[in-house]
Amino acid sequence: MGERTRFTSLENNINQDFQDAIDVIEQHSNHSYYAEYAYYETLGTQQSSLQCQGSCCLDTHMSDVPAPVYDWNDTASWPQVIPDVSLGHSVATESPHFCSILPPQRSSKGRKKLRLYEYLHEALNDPNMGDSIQWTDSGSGTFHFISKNKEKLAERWGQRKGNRKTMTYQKMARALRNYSRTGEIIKVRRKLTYQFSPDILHRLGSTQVSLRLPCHPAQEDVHTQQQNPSEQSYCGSAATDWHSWYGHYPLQEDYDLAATSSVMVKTGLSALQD
DNA sequence: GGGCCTGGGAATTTTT
DNA sequence: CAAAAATTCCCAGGCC
Repeated sequence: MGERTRFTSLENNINQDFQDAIDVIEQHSNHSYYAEYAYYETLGTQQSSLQCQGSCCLDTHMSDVPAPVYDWNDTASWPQVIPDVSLGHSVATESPHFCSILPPQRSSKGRKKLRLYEYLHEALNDPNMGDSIQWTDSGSGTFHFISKNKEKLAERWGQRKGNRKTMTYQKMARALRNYSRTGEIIKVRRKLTYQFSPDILHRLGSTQVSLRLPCHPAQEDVHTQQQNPSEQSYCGSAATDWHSWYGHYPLQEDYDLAATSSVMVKTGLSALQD
């Protein structure tokens, strides 16, 4: 225990130092976002997406670099310090020691920990994770786990969080269910399928949404265009079923609306508080 | 019947 | 240190 405690405080000290450095940087720049990204870039967490994030994240495509675009202002703050999953190996070459020293989730000075939905969103945009989790319909924010590898994803989530015990899909799904109370993620009436609230989707970076659905905000499109090329065997084989479950779920849109509005109310409130 | 999902209360841990 | 929030544990129910 003593060792663990000592290690933790060491982590905090290091973070503290970095945070102080960031603060200084931010004072010299109007672009606090950029400063943060510069910081993370230094850590070797992201590919060369820096310039994109800093200046033109809204109109850049997600072609090769699926770097998640977070709203650092509010929810997310700790990006992917551990690049094991989302990034190749090349990343850590610059400064691998940072990766090993820095905690996966420790925060300091008002930085929130990586949240599950942030991680999932990140995974969804990571081609390497395609065997574990995929967009069912990125436009509406629905996604599903791949039954075969869902435990692997959960495990990685647990590792990322630095949990003592290994995370399981069951536990992760429980956490996911809790999101439905707040409307951040709702369960969709289909095996292993969940849906981000539009608000969260937007916050996490709506690149995909705006790209995929440039001019079809109407929910009806979901019903007619569910066949997403990224869907694999599971959904492909159940294409008709997919249709029918939407049919059997007449409240889907109400559900969405309810979830959305509750989130919007909360968002508005927190915005006011800010 | 058994495995896989899902739901939710309770407990625990982390953050504020 | 306490309250609140987030996460994890655990068990029960449903479905295929």
